[in-house]
Amino acid sequence: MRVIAHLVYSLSQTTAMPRKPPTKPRKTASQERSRFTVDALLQATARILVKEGYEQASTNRIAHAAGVSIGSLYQYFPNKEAIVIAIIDRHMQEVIELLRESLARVATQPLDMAVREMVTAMVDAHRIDPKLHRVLAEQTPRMGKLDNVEAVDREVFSLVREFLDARSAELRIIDLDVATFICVSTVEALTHGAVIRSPELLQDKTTLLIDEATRLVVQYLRGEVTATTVN
Amino acid sequence: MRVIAHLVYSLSQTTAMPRKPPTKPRKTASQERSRFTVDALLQATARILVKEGYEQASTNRIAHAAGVSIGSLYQYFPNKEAIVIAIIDRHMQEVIELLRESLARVATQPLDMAVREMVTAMVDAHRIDPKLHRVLAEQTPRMGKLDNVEAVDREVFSLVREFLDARSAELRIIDLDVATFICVSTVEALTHGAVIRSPELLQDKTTLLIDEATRLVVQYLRGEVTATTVN
Amino acid sequence: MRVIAHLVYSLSQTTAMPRKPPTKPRKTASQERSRFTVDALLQATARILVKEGYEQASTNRIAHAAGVSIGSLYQYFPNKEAIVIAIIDRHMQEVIELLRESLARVATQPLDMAVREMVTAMVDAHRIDPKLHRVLAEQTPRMGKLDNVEAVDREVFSLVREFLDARSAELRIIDLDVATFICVSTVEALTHGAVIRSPELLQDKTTLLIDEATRLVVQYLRGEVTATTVN
Amino acid sequence: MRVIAHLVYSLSQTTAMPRKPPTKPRKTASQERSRFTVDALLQATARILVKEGYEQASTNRIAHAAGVSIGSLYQYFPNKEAIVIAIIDRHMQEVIELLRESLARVATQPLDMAVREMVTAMVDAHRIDPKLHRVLAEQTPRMGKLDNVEAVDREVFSLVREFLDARSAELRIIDLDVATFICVSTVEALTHGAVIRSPELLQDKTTLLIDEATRLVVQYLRGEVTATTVN
DNA sequence: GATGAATGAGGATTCATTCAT
DNA sequence: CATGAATGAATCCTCATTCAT
Repeated sequence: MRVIAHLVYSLSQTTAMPRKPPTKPRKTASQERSRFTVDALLQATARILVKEGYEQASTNRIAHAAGVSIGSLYQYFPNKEAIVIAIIDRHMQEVIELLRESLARVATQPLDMAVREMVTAMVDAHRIDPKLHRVLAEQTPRMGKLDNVEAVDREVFSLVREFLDARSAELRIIDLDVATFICVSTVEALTHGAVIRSPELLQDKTTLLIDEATRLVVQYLRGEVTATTVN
Repeated sequence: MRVIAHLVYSLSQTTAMPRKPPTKPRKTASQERSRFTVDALLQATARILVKEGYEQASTNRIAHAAGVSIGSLYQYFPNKEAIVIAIIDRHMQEVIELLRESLARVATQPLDMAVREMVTAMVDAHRIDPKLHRVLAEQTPRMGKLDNVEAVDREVFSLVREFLDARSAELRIIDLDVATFICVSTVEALTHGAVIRSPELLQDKTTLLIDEATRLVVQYLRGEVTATTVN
Repeated sequence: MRVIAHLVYSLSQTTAMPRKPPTKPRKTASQERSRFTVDALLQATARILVKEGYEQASTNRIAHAAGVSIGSLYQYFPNKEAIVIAIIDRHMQEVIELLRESLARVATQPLDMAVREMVTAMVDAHRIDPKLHRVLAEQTPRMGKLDNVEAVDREVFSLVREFLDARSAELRIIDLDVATFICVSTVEALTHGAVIRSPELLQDKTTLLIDEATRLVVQYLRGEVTATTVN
Repeated sequence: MRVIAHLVYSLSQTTAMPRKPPTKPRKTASQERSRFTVDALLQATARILVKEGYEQASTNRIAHAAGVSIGSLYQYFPNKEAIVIAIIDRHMQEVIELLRESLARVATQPLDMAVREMVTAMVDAHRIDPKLHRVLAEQTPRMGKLDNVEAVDREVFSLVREFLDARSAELRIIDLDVATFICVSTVEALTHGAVIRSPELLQDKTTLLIDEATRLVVQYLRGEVTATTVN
């Protein structure tokens, strides 16, 4: 559900961006030591990103914080961007896992219960590491097409789309693509917004937020009565 | 309506940010020539931002593109950030103008008409200069608290909040702050999202988008029938 | 008495310095307004020099502080250095005045009284505006040959030299040039040093300082008894 | 013996100075290559300082003259000032070494021999690299408190002070602090002045200068006969 | 593989000075 | 004469990246 990308979609096509160098990690870090080094680098990067912001995260600083030489950093990542992308990927992995489970769990439940569950899952997803999430969300739009991010977005979209499809009987809706877009965007905006201006909403009023978001979506999808009034 | 800021709110408090130098324009360009120079700089910046992205917008490049010496740039802006802020401010000015008018026009209309009008205004606001809008939206979170942006956000919030207040009789809602937050976030997310992945949605299906967004909000606010089902 | 220059003497010959542009004020500021403008500029410069240091004293800042346009500044001074030189000259004028009087007053007095008087004059000279004095003293060596400063130095030298000449009967000394050099350097060093690390010495122990400096010089000049022991 | 600082003492407290960035070398150049680079930088700096003056010593110029990239310069020095400070430190090291030896050698000798020895040491100290010495002396006051310089000054002061203490029986003096101040200042001024206006005094008349300076100090310290006359 | 010294293009910014109005 | 907008060479410094050891 947009989860992170938010703004990223057609970005790289529109904004002219110079040739991007490759961004896949160089080696698969199969060996013991390698894996350790890569982990240290990723953790250090995340730490700096969260505590000091993107501007402070220079490759030298990262290598130093990871207790690794700058040379080693470039052994495993072709350039700076690749590190951040690796972190984004990692974060997205956790997020998508969480959402998949939720969607699966919900397949057979009644609409309102199902929506509520999904909204809750979104909130949880944003709670995994809110600070990191924010920094990444800020950075994401600036790094061109991110396959992984788009993939997650697409997967979320089609999971929800399938879900709605299976229940089209219950729904007032005609254009399922638009409906999916609206649901996903809406829930993402609310949960993301909530994370951004922590703690008030996410801590105290979480339940209220979930209630309202659920009502918003469910009523929109059913849309019985008031349907005549609108338009 | 978040309009641009999206992520910006409590950002600067959480992420450790070193002392910010001042970002107010240096002179207010009273004379003829000055005004011209400043305009050239702002236009050049916008142009570069849109066509090449933020990273490419170095002060030297901007000055050059504006046909102005680098010295002149610094005569009017204390640092690079100040230029971008000036552009954001300018853009926000246009946006808020548009929204204010719309909100005023709508005060006496029935709820659904009013909401539709506001949604339309939001879409128009995002259409003023979509490409610039996107670049600015990407940059905004990274520049600390922007008084102007926050001011606009706050104004939008309270305008909507007042609007809802005046019609609380028609609404199912209890917590008007939460309702306002949800309406604003939602509409912003949809229109922003639509702008971002132009042209499909904003060109062809604009009406559909507006219809659906309006329905989403109106049903949420009224919330009669299905209210019992949800929760 | 070195007064300010201290280090400046053969400087410009040894250290290669690029061509110096002229440094005389451009016009004699005969008219009413001119004089006023020049004064404002000099005062502003002195003020900034004292309160903010040399680095902060940019021409624009000076003009602004003087309430004068930058253009006007260049109407009266051909370049930045000329302003500082003007200030040095002005300061030197006050200093040399003071010293001349003192030397004149002293011509007929007995050696020890005379020396004491001269030392006192030196202390007074350094007290005219100690803070400005220090900044100027720091800057002086970096500005090439300063005619005025050298002139003052030379005048002090010859005044003292004459003084000693007139009393050579009383003195043990052979090489009067060396003796003059030693007296002038010594007294200058002590008073200058005292000014630099005000207030302790110049405020509280002024008398002590004067006593000791006087004794130092007088004994050196007379040099009766111990003469045999030394060498 | 002030050696270099001359004006530096309470400087930074009085003149308003903005926050100073750190000036300690960044790495301690452990490896072979590093050491070489640092040396090249220091030598190049000294060379430029001597031949072209401080203003010409830009970091780029220094790096270029050292046959090193500008990046390497900043690998070892956090900013321009740090390089100059490193050179000052290095110079001070040589100076203090020389003075320490001399003072040690002299402990048991008769006063006049001892003073002469110390004066000679001072002259030698100023002869180590007179041109560099002068440039550094000019620059020193403008760089805020320099720990190393102050340390040397303080050490010289206390060495002399101890020396006088040990011989207080021979001396007329009461306040040893003042006496130390006077001796150090005086000898420093004479030797420094001599260096500044090389060659005449330091080359030809060195012996004469030493003789006279010695006499000046010794008579001041003993001060028997004429004591009654003065004051 | 690991290290870290070296690189240098490029960026932000300043400031003395000029000159059209 | 005064103004202040404009200039741009020059400065300090950063940081992603390479490569010899």
